[in-house]
Amino acid sequence: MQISSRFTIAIHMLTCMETFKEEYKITSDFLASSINVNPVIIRRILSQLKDAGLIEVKRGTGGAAIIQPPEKITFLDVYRAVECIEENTLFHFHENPNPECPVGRNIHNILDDKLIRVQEAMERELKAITLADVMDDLEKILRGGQQ
Amino acid sequence: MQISSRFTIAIHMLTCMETFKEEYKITSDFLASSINVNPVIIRRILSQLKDAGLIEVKRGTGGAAIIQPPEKITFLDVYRAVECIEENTLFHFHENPNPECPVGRNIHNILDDKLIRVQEAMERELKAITLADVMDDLEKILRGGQQ
DNA sequence: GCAAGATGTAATGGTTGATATTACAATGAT
DNA sequence: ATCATTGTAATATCAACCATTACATCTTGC
Repeated sequence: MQISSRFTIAIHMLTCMETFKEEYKITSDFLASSINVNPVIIRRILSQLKDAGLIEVKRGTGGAAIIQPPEKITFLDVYRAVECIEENTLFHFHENPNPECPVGRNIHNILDDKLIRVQEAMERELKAITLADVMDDLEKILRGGQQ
Repeated sequence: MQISSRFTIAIHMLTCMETFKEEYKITSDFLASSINVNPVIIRRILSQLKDAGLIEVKRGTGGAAIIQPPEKITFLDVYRAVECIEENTLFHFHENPNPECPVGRNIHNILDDKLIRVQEAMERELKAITLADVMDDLEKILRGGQQ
């Protein structure tokens, strides 16, 4: 199973918010047209990013904006905001190993710390990448006139 | 989304194969009863582990056995054997960003290398854990008489 | 006030992948 | 030949993702 596209959509959204904050009002329709998904999907992710304290969204008048410096918004923040993983565990464990088998009754204990190590390695790397890194790359491309 | 339980099931299977290789014939029914899932699920995973060159399975007479030393079977080997991730990418990207938007037409390029870094961090850790580590822990527990 | 433009959210449906289960042909040892 | 077993197809259930429609709610501007 893959990590859902909500994550890359959320990064895309934040990048748009930062890029166009001076030029446009950032509505869910605006974001939806850059990302090419339904505006309701966008609004749900906006809610999750808001709940995580990364952005604010104005009701009535409309418009979303980032309320953290881009250097402080890590991929891990975004991942945790939108990926509703059960009890925060990356790996799905088979539920009912046989307690009458020496392997069955111990496998969970034995694997738990190892799987957590793997998950932490992944989260450490997610934490090392920020929205500012994305903005830097984007500006390089745009200034370079490549695209 | 979580990584499917096929992975932990596969580790459980290999651990059983190694643990009981002298005492029992390792059939899909035998494994299914330790793991508590349907034998057909087990057989499909046996096939995947066989295709990956980690085990052999005897037809007719029945019985599965590991054909690599446990120190050489890494969690990454098992992960790759059973997790049929599309094009080997952990993250699912939204497919059709708007090419007329400066962000939309560049986001894929910008994110690709960053997401690969995350995936590689995870795979590096998976590679550092072997079936021998699991066996060591299991033997410690069983010899210690704790369980 | 109230119209206009947004957001928040519920309800519904299609699609995909995971897992369970039944069934049965093919295999190989005895 | 029998029998236990594997390999695999077919089918069903279930959960999660994503799309979409609909509408109540909110704010601003007139």
